[in-house]
Amino acid sequence: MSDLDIAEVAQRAGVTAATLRFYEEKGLIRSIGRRGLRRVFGDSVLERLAFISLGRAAGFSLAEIGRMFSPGGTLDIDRSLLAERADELDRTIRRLGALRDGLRHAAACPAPSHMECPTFRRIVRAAESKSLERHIASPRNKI
Amino acid sequence: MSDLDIAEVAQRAGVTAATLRFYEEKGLIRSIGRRGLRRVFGDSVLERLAFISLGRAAGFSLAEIGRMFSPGGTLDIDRSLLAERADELDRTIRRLGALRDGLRHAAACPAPSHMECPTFRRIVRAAESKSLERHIASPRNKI
DNA sequence: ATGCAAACTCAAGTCGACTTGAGGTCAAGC
DNA sequence: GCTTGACCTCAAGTCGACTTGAGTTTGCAT
Repeated sequence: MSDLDIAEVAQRAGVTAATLRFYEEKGLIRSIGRRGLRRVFGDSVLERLAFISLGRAAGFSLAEIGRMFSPGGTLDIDRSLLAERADELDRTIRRLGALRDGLRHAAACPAPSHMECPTFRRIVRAAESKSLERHIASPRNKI
Repeated sequence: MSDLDIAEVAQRAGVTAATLRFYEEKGLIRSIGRRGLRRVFGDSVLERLAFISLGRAAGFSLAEIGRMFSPGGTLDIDRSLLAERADELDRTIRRLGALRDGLRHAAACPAPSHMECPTFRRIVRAAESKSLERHIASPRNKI
């Protein structure tokens, strides 16, 4: 198991040293020791950081990701949570797909102003109706 | 053209009155006048708000959306910007699709710990893209 | 042995998009 | 005419995820 200093971890994981300290403080990663006052990391931290990055991309907050590690430090994600997040992602994907089509249409549309294009207005209106739905749903939950 | 008071606009657009004042201050919407000191809105503000919501969902910031309106107030989006954003969205969609599949696999995977599953590890390693950030499924950004 | 880039700690700042609070005004119903 | 509640303004607070700054310490190359 090779020892890594913070700069090397930072460089290989694509984050700054400050971010690593921040993550450690939050309990997301751990250093295996110190050399003087300097942190020493094991290379498994890289996999862990990759996982954190993936989790963030999937829409989990750092707090949620933190909860995915059991006290021992091994990964232990609730499978139903994963399935739930996959479904959520799926809905997001579909919405973004419609949006992309709308943008593409608007980009090619010959109407002098976008609001004069019936297709564009339809897309805008469709977004509007969905926003009503969301307002009924739970208000507070961020990434 | 019916006159709307702030409460009605808020209710119909699914935002709070405070948000409407905030948007007005930022130049994203305008009231057509005042009745006493109270704002009066024309109903076209609803379409504009729907557009703003759509834009947010597509990953635009309020500042970017603001720039899409010409000084006169009409919508005037740079078409190449739209096409560019559509392409960006497309890349995001593909990446999120892979992520969703990964999550789905992990949810069904029989390995005792996810890190012991080769498929999961492959997904984790594959996650390196940075441009994903913009369209992450932040419920705040959702339509 | 010495110089210094790189670490360290802890506090505070930043950014976006709002929300909340304090204190004041006013149109409408009783 | 009076109360009340919806509005108003302006300032400050919040939230997440970092970043930045200030002041201090030290491992390592020369």
